[in-house]
Amino acid sequence: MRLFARHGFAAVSMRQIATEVGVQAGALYNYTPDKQSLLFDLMREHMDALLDAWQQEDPGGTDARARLEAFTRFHIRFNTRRADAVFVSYMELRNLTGENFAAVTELRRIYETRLEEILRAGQDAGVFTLAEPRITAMAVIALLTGVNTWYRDAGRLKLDEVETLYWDMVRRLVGG
Amino acid sequence: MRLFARHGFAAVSMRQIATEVGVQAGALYNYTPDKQSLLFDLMREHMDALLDAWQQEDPGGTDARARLEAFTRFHIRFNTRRADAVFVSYMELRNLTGENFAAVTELRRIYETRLEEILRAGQDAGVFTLAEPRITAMAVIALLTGVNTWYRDAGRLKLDEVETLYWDMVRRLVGG
DNA sequence: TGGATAACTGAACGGGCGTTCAGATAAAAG
DNA sequence: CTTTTATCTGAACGCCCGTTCAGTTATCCA
Repeated sequence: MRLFARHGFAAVSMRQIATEVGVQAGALYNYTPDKQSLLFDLMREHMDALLDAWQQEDPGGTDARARLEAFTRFHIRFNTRRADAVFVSYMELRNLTGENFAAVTELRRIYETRLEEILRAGQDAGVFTLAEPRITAMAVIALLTGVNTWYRDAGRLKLDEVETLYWDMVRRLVGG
Repeated sequence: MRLFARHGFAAVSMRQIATEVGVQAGALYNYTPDKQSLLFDLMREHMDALLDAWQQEDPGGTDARARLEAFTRFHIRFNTRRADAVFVSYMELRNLTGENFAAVTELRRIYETRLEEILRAGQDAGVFTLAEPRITAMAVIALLTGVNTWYRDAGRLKLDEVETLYWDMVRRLVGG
């Protein structure tokens, strides 16, 4: 994943990957049928981990504001700790074959829907004001994922502080 | 640019590019010293065009709200019409050599600063409420660029409507 | 300990890569 | 029309690619 994130899928050879893990290229084929499957497995595992982790952290219940705050903090925390996987899962979609692409895209759609449902619930409860729940969901995800472009562990702001800043923005964005 | 966006820089060969424009691979070297320079030139031209276009559209003046709305609408319009260039300019940064990377990154920084200055002006004028102008600028840009992931010309919403939806979100985001 | 199974090596395969360049061709200039 | 200049072709260079596989080495189980 690190190699793919750093150089791009097409630019990384099976020989480089093999060197990284201390074997010859041929040995990799005991673990993956081909290079494309290796990429797909990495991406699917990342998306599965994302969905599972959110299922663990979602407080559920009827307090849409609390759930949205939890989502905001969760997304930032999860994605900054797996920057390589996030980058690859977004950028190398084009290197997947038709059905592999569809599978990963579907998992992404499900994740977006998790957020969308929180927004709809909040809207129904009268705590959020928003015109288009689906679009707002994608807007919020784009906003939050953007943290990855600048956040560094050694930077001025602790992750906690970043989460709070972004929660402020998200809260206002949804009219809550 | 289309080929790079669709398949990735490393996955596109000089022979493919040559075929696309109707010559043999060798002829390309009358126009670029090497493949890397070709990528760099495309990216730098895109960033230059972005900065120039905003300079044309920036209403200037002291009305920070009007300038921010203009920025929001401009960014969405410009980026959706050049989706390939936006994608490549973000994603293929890693394929640039040190100094080429620095040059493109600097142009991006300048663009972010244009927005940051609008936010600071609005903050000083008391029309915006935000804790971190720089971070808010990057958050807004990430939010707006996210339109590219889902917007299609043939979709349900006209670009005008999308601009209005996002301007609503941005306005609330900055406490305006 | 011995036999089976899993893991790995090292070489090979056909093929595509970026780039170069002598020679052919087209366009421009005088 | 002739000469000069700009473009382009087509072949070649050395190199690296993903993948396969016979043979070797390590691990596991009875």
